[in-house]
Formats: sequence, C-alpha cells, structure tokens
Amino acid sequence: MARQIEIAQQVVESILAQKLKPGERLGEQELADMFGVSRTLVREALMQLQARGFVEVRTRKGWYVVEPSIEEARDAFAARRAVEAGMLRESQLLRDAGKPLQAVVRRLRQHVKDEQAAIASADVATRTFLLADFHVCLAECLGHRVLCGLLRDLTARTTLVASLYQSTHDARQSCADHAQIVSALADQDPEQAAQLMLVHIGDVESALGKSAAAIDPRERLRASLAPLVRTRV
Amino acid sequence: MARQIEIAQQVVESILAQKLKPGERLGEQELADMFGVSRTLVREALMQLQARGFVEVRTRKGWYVVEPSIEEARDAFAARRAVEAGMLRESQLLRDAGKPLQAVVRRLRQHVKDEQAAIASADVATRTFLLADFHVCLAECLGHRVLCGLLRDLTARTTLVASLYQSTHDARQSCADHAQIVSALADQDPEQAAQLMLVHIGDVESALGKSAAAIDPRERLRASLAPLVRTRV
DNA sequence: ACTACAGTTCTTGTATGCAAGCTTGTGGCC
DNA sequence: GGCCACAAGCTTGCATACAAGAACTGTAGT
Repeated sequence: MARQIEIAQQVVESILAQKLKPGERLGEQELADMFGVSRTLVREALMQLQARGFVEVRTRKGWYVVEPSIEEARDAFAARRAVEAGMLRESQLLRDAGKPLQAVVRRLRQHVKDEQAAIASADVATRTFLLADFHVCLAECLGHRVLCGLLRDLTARTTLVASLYQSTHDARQSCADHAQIVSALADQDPEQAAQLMLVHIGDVESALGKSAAAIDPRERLRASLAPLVRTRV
Repeated sequence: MARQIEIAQQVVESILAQKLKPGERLGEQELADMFGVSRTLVREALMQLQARGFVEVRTRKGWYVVEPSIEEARDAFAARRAVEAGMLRESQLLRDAGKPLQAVVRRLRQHVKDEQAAIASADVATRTFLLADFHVCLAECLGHRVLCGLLRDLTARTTLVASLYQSTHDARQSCADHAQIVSALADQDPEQAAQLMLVHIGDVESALGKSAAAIDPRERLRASLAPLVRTRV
C-alpha cells in the first residue's frame, strides 16, 4: 500500500485509541524519522488527515491534532446522531431480513464480546478503539461502505472530543447499550434500534463537560502547575 | 488561504458542475502549470481529494477522477438517504421552530429561485452545481457544519455518478422536489420533509442507467469519433 | 504485412535543498 | 534588576532534482 496512507492510518488509529490527544504537536521531521521516509511523504499524509478533519496546520508553526470547541463537539455528536439513526432506519438489510441478518447479528455479538473482554482486562487503548469501532462495524455489516468510512472519521472525532472534555462516561454502559442495539436488530426492529442509538449517543455526549468545562492550553498548564504552587517550592 | 486547498476546491467545484467527468485524467504537471505552482502543491491537493474519495491514483500511471461502479453508485445514494433523512428528522432547529426557522426558509426559497433561474437560462454548469448545492445549503441552514462538509462530498460523488451513468432526470423535477421539501420545513413537519427527501433521492437514483449502462473509455472514444466516420473523411 | 524488441520520452514517486518565519536565548541598555 | 533588541537555530513552505517505471515509436526480422 502507499506509504502515505499507512502513515495516515496509523495516526487515525492512535487517535481512536486516545494515544494521540487533541492539541498534540506532530512535527514533520519527527514523523519522517519515525517512519523512515522524507518529509514529503509525511506532508502528503498530513494533508489527507487535514482533509478529513483530524489535524490542522498553523502556518510555519506546525501540525496539531485538532482541538474541537464545545460547539464543534456538539456538532460532531449531532452529525453522528443523524447519520447513525438514518443508517439504521433506511437500511435495506433490515427490511429484507433473512439469512444475511443472522450473520450480521452474530458478528456484532462477537464484537460486543470483544468489548467486554477489553473492558475486563483494563486495556484502555483497545477498549476505546473497540467502543468506537462498533459503530463502524455496524455500518459495514449493514452494507454501507461509504457510511463506514464516514463513521470511522466521525467516531474518531468524537473520541477526540471525549479525551478533550474528559468524558466520565462508563465503558460498561456503552457496551451494554451496544448489546441492546444488536438485540433490536436481531428482532428486526429498526426504529427501536435507532431510538436506542440516539439515546446511546446522547448519553455519551451528555457525559462530557460535567467535570471539566473547557480545557484550553493555558488552563491546562495552570492545572498542571497548581500542585507545585500549593507546596510552596 | 493555502494554495493546495484552493486547488482542491476548484477541482471539487468542477466536479459539481460536471465540468470534470469520471475517468478524466489529471496530470500533475498539467495542473501545476495551470495554477502556476510546482507539482508538490498539486500532489498535496490531490492527496486531499484522494482522502475525500474524488480521485484515485494508479501507480506510475497518473491521477484520475473516480469512476464509481454500479454498486458504489447505489451505495453513495444509500448514504445520502441515510444522512439527509437523519439530518431532517434529528434537527434541533425544526423542533424549536421560532424565528431562525423563518430565516432558513427564506434562504432556501431564494436558493430554489436561483435554481429556477439557472434552469431557465440553460446554464448547465450552474444548474448542476445549484441542484447539488441545495442539499449542502440545507445542512448549513440546519446548523450542522460537519454534515455540511459531508454532504458537499457526497453530493459531488452522486453528481459524478450521474454524469457517468447519464442521468435522464429532469432538472425541473428536482427543483420542484426541493421546493416541496422547503414547504414541509416551513410547516415544521420534519417527517414529511424526510419522506419527500427520500423520494427525491430515490427518483434521482432510479433515473440512472436507464439509457446507458456503463460507458467505458473505449465506447466514449468511439462515440466521439462517430460523426467523423459518418461524413467519410 | 505483422510481430517483437529496443530506444526514447513522458509521467509519477521520493528525496533534498533553500528561503521565510517563529521561538528562544543572550547581550546590552535603561 | 528588568526590559527590549537582535541573532542563532529550528521548523515549515515550496520548488527542483533525480530515479524508476510505463507508454509510445520506429526499426528490423520473419
């Protein structure tokens, strides 16, 4: 595969696993050394990521993982609500039912099991990745290849949002939601699945910002420094 | 604004106006000369377009505007159905109603008027652009900035599909559909708007492939040459 | 006349080089 | 001692150079 796309993919996966945080700097030379290529390829990868809304460039200063504002965060969740509810309600597969649906349900149940395993083993990166990947998986299972790509990007964005606004949402709750959604699919009840999905996304969204409102860089620095001040160095 | 983004935008606009057709070759040097920059910037722009699904690169052969297969075409329409129906049904703006809705309706009615003007003046490029832009406009009006970007790309893709499979769909019909959708919005009836949207997209989709199945490059060349042959040069 | 092959040319793929701008550290000045 | 100016270094922005592969053309041989 093309080298740039590999680089871009790796960055996206790191975002999905919350290994890359919003605001993180991505030096061109640094990445180039890391992947053993020249800056040219790194730039091309970063351009792709920019087009997909993951990174931004501040002229002559560098590339940074995007830091969605509160409004952008809400907007990302609103987009996911629209896309995922629409996907479930307009799915052909759910109308026709039959054998393919069974295979889908089996695969999704397996995915939920994987989520549970990751939660049990306290593997945060895998857990975060799988919880987001469920939605991508769902799109793929329902036969929407375009939506699949769309959702990969959208879930990555909301993952970014979650790590910026310190979500307090419980992973087990998300996993349980997923299980319920799969059940609704198994019952061939798209509307129920869509409703559950809307609630699920709403829950994840409302878990934001309860503890920390907006963490701008200055605020973060101050927070990081606070203990030092308190101990009177 | 960054030069690459300008280049990418211009390409997308050309696609939306059907000035660039599927399978069209995009030579790096050719574009570089056209925009007065080096190939580096052109490549960076093309990389962005690749990430958004508009062009593909065949190694050491060149860049080409994507030629969606029949399945990819259906998939693109399915994605639009899901996204646009979801958008209308889950819109906050339509629930709250009130003054902002009026402004939205006014703007959309103006857009429909612009469409009518373009149709009347037989300006095919503007007409095609505006008919696609309606959907983008709708997303923007409803306050979804993320969906707005998504729809810009999705409508461009279906425009590409339409010019590949020679849509027989009537522009006036599309315009009338748009007007109806706006009316449903004015009546604060999201479900009705969503239904109309689904029918509208379905109509556009089913207008495909009736006349021409797949137009491969050879066939196109033959078609282009036909008149010359007939006059016995 | 048709095919096979070699040379030429054109195009992409990747690296490198150089200019411009930001950051930071140092020295001088008030 | 503190503040400002300037310079060094590092990073991005963009162009150019060069290598490698593909297509095309012309030629020779059957």
